[in-house]
Amino acid sequence: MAEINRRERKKIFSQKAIVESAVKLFTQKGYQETTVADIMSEADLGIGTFYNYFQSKEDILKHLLFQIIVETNDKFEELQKESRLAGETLREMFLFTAEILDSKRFVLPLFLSAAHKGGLKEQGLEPLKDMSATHKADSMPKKMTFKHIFDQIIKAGQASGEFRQDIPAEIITEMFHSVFQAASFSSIQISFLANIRYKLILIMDGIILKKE
Amino acid sequence: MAEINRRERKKIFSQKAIVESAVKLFTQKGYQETTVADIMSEADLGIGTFYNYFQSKEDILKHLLFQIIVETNDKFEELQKESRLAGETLREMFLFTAEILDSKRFVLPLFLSAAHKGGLKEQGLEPLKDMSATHKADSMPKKMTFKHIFDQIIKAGQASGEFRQDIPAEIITEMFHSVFQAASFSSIQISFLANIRYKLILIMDGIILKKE
Amino acid sequence: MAEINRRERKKIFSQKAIVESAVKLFTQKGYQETTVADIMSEADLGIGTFYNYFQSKEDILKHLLFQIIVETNDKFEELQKESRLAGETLREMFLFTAEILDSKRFVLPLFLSAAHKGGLKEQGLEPLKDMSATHKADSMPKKMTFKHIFDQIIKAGQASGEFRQDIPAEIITEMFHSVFQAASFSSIQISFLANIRYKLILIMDGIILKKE
Amino acid sequence: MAEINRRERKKIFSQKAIVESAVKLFTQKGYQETTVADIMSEADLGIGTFYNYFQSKEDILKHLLFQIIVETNDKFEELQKESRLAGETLREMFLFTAEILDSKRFVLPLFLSAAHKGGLKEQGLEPLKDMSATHKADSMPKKMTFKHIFDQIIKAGQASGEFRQDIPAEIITEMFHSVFQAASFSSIQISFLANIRYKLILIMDGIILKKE
DNA sequence: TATGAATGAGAGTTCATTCAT
DNA sequence: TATGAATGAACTCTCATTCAT
Repeated sequence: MAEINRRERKKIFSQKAIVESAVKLFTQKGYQETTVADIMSEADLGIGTFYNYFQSKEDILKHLLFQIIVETNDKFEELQKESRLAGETLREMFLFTAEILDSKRFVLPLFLSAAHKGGLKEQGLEPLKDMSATHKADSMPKKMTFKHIFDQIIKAGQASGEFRQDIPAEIITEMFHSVFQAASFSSIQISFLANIRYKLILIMDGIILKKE
Repeated sequence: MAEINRRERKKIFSQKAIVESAVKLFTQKGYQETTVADIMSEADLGIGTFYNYFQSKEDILKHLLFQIIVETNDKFEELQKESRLAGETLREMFLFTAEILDSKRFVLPLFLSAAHKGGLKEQGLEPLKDMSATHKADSMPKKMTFKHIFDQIIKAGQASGEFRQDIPAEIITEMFHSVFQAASFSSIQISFLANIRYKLILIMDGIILKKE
Repeated sequence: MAEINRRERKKIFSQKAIVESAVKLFTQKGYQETTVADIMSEADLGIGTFYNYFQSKEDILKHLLFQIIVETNDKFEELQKESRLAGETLREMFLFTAEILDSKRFVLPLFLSAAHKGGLKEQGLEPLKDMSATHKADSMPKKMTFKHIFDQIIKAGQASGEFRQDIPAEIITEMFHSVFQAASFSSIQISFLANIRYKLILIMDGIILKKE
Repeated sequence: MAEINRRERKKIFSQKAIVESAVKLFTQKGYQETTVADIMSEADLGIGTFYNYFQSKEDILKHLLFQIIVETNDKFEELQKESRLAGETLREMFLFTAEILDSKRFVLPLFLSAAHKGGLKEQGLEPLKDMSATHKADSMPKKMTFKHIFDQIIKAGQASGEFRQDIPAEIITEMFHSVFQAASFSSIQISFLANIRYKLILIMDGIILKKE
């Protein structure tokens, strides 16, 4: 039993090492420019070991994206339990997402570019086979992407008259989306979050209807 | 003399063919996915010929970016000759840039990713070694990037009291920047320019001070 | 004692499971295409366990071949106790071998290819190190390969005037040999054994001398 | 012109070197066991060069098989122009094929094994894109495999009453087929052709009906 | 004895770049 | 200037084997 646990722990440790190395290098050099050999060298493990945990180089990317989607969905569900103004929900959700992306800045451009060339179909996203969080899988059958979540919040705001209605919700969503990306690669000498906050003000001022 | 001209013309013709093929393929398949062989096959020229005009695959990318910068600078100079409100200049400049990018959507993400990983340092941007446009090089000593141009317009607007001053000009510039990118890869079923126009409204409404 | 027996039984059980899985998969997918992991997964045992019973992947192949040789030799001894015509013995032996190969079709091509490239020298054939059947090893000091057995039968037939003598026995043996192989990979829509039987008729008609 | 010819000659030379090295090594070590690196090292060319001539490792195999099929078909057409007894045609065709295979013994087992696991569909067989023998391609629209050729001869013999009719033609064809293979890997100390000739007698005696 | 995570050599393949013509 | 065959480093991925538990 203890034996099994020890091995199991080591296994989880290895996986964590691989994921962390991948995150580090993807962030530093980008996905394309990072080789599996790089990752495993950083993780101080043999190349072959990578394939004990992930089916391919693309697979680890899917895994990373999936993790973020799960976190985002959790937050969204939580926010929806409390009833607030759409503006507040939007603000909270936006800042929460910003925090996640702050630590994994490489994912968004990857996600975009992958989506663009069809390499990473949304259906392809799957959690790790049998590891951690399996029990959660049932309670959360349908994952929503960023787009779905933000679209929903904005449409609610438009329906309630909080937000302007002359601009399609999808367009507004896309603006939020692009803000993340731009901030990820910003060369301005302020923090990612400060950057994000300024833009949040700008967009909010652009979409909230002032009652006089 | 005529001979030289003929050769000269052929030279320019080949270069043009290469550049056009590159633009076409980069736009269709992306930079990474396009091989030098692809480009030269499309241009109906031998592979080796590529290296008579460009030092490397990356070099043609620099060239393309440089071209855009030149066009943008020309437009900016022209706009500045006419005196207008900053808001108008900003709007014109933005839409002009959008049009260029509409036809060369691949450049922006490349530019960003290159900028990010230091592969294409801003200093690295140089016109073609000794070819065409050499004479122009002198008359246009300092090229401004998108960032410089938009920064300058926005700062002018802030100075004149047209634009809000509580948000750094660089941040606003970055928002415009990101709008281009997002629109490039948008999956929303409207045209690039329509997409851009909606967002322009949104940002303008967010930054223009309303006098009451 | 009982403990030892239990362990012993488990040991034998595991080995049997491994061998059976190997036979199944080799037959289905071929030797090259079957991985050690495949075999052990089919046998529902850990990968490492394989190496408690066999020294290498090639080793299990040798083992399998050895088993067949043992069975064939047993049958041959039995047939020789009864005195018959060479033609009858040949026929019986041939059909017996066919039946074994029918269930283990993968062995023959492997045997041939191994023989060809010297990977499995005839001398290399050895029973399992120390396991099962060790006691038998002594009582059966010299194993005969297919070739030896068939050669012997045919030479006997030639000596007695039953078979034609203008063709070397080895050649005839080789024909029988090749019939097995061809039938293994036949694309003709009849059963392995039916296929074999037709060819048996043909060869027999070619070698039996008709007395008039 | 001379320039073009020189380069063209060099190209053909390289291809020949690659094909010959492949034939040599496939014969010596088998297809699976021969690496692309082996071939190119033997040919004294860079690894990458291989892929200028063949699309994949499997591709060169197809090429080799195709060559043999072409030669065999040519011979068959020629033989059919002269009218003979089926037995004679069969004999000639068999010996001709034997000679080809004698020099490329590795092909048959490869062909068989490939056919078996579906890796080398018959339709997949194609000549080299634009090289040698292109003009012939038109005059020989439909290639017949060994099987088709032998089947046809044997059926003709059965129809004319020359050959026994109680054994399906396909079975007889398969016997000839297997003779090639067995002789390829024979360990008997006689030549390939001598080996083949003995077996030819045996099969012929088995299938030709004796008139009394 | 049983385990399976770890290993790394080695496979096939790609492609930016060179250079002799 | 134009060419394209030649190149080989670098990539992703496989799998027989080892070894600590």
